[in-house]
Amino acid sequence: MAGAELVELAKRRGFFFGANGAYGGTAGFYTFGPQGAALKRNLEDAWRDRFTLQEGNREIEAPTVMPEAVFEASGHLEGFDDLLVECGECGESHRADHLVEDATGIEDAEALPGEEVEELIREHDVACPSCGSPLAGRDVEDFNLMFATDIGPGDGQPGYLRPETAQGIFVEFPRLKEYARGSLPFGITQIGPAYRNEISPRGGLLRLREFTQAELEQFIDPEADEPPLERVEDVEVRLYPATAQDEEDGEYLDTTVGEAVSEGVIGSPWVGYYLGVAQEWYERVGVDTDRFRFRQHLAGERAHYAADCWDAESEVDGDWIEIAGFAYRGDYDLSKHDAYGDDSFTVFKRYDEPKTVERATVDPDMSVLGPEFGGDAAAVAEALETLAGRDPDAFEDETVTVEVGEGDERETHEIDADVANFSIEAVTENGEHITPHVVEPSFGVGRTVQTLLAHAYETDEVDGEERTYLSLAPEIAPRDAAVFPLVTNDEPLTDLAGRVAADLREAGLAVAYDDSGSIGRRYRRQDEVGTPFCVTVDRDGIEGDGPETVTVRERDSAAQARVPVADLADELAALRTGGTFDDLIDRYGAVETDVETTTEN
RNA sequence: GCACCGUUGGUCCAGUGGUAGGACAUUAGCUUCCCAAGCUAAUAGCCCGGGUUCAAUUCCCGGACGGUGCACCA
Repeated sequence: MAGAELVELAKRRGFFFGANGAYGGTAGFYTFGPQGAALKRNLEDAWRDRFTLQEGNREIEAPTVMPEAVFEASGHLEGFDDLLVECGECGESHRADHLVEDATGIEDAEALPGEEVEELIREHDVACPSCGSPLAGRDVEDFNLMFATDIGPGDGQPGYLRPETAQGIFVEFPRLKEYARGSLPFGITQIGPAYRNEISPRGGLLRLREFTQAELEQFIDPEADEPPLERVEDVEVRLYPATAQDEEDGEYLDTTVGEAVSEGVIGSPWVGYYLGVAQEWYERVGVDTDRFRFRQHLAGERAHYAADCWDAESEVDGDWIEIAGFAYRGDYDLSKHDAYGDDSFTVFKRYDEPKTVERATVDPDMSVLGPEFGGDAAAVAEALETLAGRDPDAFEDETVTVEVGEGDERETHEIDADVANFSIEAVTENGEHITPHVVEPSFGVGRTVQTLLAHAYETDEVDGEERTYLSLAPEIAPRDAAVFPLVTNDEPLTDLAGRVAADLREAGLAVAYDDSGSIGRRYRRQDEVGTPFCVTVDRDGIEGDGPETVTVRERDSAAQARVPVADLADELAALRTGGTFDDLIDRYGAVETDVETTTEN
């Protein structure tokens, strides 16, 4: 349990803190300090490496402000809109639309305007579910979780800050499919901020009004495309299926991705594939697998379009928090934009062999229909065409009967079959337009940062003194290394230390230089921000005829190796990308120290 | 958004109707050849607005922010 201590450390050492403190602070907004910003960037780079580069996907960057029409199509305008009513007696807030639905049997009261819901509450004498007092006469407040703004001067055009990064990908699909040369499957990623005007932001980075998402939209042909499941079939995962959650003493299912998919625990192979990829990635960036699981959504919490949905959850401070979601979204998103937007959100799927199909067509003689039906002629022609597709037999008689117009205007007409020019043609079809399905792994970056810090937070004793350190993965740690002169009143040491730091920076490493206070203090400073390696320049390294050497200290064990200055940059780079410190000691030799670490827990 | 509690140097806390003190941290110097040592000095604070009062960091009201519970979390 390190909650309060971690928050204090995050503030003191520059990981993150509440934003706009000089103006009283703003709930739901956090600033990442120097350490936190570096950590977050490293995490995003690791995500980009795995989910964009390794998968052969492509990353885009769409605007954060989008026009209202986008969210009409996506459903956010309605779905993100809550109608709240507050009880005057006990002060409880309730979803007004839900209360009305329960009282009246109306479905989808959410879509009704606030005044109408107020009216319905009055008519049906809806009472507060908490205390039973009547709610009639109370204001129904309209609360939309999206931040609204105006695009352009004056009244402009209404726009919203995107509540998820995904829409930026879906909206641009017509062009993105061109870049994929019209072929499925392909994946588009995006890392960026999203905004939700949360009623009550809480818990540090856990529920913010501005937060960073890393999302992949994998577009597939549901009938043809299969994921490379063999790559992750042996990956071990801890699953928490819906059935287990329903049981009193439901247990985790420790299995492999391959098993879970073949046994149908995970419904979609694509979702299974990405759970496996994610599991490996989470281990790589330093999530404690004992405090990690994939939890299946219960039927009730699943969005209506999602056939199967799993969350990655991590345990932070005793609570399980959602850090990623994996949803099979079907064709929901693209179909909606196809219907609402101007462009085509389908791809052309070529058949293996062109198909020849017989198609009934008509070619009405408009020089007859025009004089006869006047303004209705076009409608009649269209009706004939529809009829030909539906019931070709109707054209076998001498006359054909069609209906045109709506409601009271509806009229029945009889037309000579000759005029319709009915025929059955053989048509060659090379393929069809299909709406791709979408598999969406969606990661919360801030929540992952919080998880990594919580899981990396350790205390032990070094030389009998208590120590706090962050056991961050070298790839993720804000800094790659720190460089110190062992003592500060020895000019050759400070000179070399300064030179070493400059060389390492030139080699592309993020390096801190520190010559303030005792050596132990400097080690502890770096331990607390998770710097994996500390380079110390000492007398032994510059005396004698051999090449200059320095000691490299590993954070968690406090063990040291003596490494030539000339090799240092390469060795540190290797350690960052998966090299082990034991290997370094094997090759260069350890430095004997009396320092001992204990690990509590 | 409601209820309760809280807000004092960078951090964690003490305290007061007459504007504040500690610890740690930080900075400078000395010391120091491997793990928050020591010595000297320095920097730095009462969340914001209104009210009561001769006087408010302190009391009262409101707000902001934070914690907890409820509600909310497509």
